[in-house]
Amino acid sequence: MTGQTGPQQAGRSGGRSTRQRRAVVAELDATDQFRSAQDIHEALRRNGDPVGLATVYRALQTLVDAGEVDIVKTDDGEAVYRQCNPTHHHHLVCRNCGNTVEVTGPTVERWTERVAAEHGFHDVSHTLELFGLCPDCAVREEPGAAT
Amino acid sequence: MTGQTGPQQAGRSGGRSTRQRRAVVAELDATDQFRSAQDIHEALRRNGDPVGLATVYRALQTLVDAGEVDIVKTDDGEAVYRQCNPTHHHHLVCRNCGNTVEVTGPTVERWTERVAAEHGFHDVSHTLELFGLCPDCAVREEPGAAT
DNA sequence: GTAAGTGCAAACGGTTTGCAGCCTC
DNA sequence: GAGGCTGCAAACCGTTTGCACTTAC
Repeated sequence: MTGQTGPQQAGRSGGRSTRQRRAVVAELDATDQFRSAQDIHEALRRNGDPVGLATVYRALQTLVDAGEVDIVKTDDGEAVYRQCNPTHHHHLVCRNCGNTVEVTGPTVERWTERVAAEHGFHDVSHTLELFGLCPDCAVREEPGAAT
Repeated sequence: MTGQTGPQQAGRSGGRSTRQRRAVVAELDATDQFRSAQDIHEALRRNGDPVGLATVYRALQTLVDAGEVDIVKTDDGEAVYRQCNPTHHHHLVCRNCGNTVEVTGPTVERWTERVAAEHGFHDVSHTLELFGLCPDCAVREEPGAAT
């Protein structure tokens, strides 16, 4: 052991506690925003903590699998990751600057359950994401806007 | 069948009225289900109405652009298309057999609008898809299920 | 010491694009 | 006749995988 953080918390992170794994977790921990694997990969390299792209993907996958990280597919087909929040919620994402607001929707949750039940569907999950222009970006778009 | 609907409705389909374009539209018209571009491409070839894959993608894109076709990205990152229904609605999709049920959610619509407004977001759109096991597939999965 | 983790690069799968020829208007 | 449309195949882009090496435990 070299003195890092200590190798005791390994069990929960869905795999061995390696420098790379920790780097990825740390990167996710550092922000509330959704990050793409490539984004994280680049940030890590810049941080002087280079980790292979494939390794980033594998670590992310492991974390998602372990339920520690949330994954959402953007409209571009890109996967973005974020430290998991224990409470189920959805996201209001600015399609211009990417700023994200967490929103919880008991209303929606109940609705989906009801609808699923009405149609006899079981084990139903749902994806719900809101995309729009945040206050800042909205004012910047307004002026020249038409239609 | 060569005397389909007639070549008069060209203007609305977002481009020139070619055999290929019509074939794609006809294929979409033939079903209520979501189809992938590749699926349509193959079906067309089997139908004796071969259309290039790229052409299928371009036609689909044009149709989506014209608001005649609905596009949804699956969890696999594949895009699936479907003739557009004038009324806004969401989908309850069986993750096993792909069977799709249309669901409308005034409740959800209102909720998204309210949430967006609360956060000052403008021009908000939302994606909401429900995935589960339809009644048929549910019974088939139940028996041996564990974990 | 052993098996999991890592890195590289090639493979992959869906989608897009360049370009020469065809066809609709 | 002109310009959009088509087809092929190669390019793309994000993601996954094979394999030999490294490293945590």
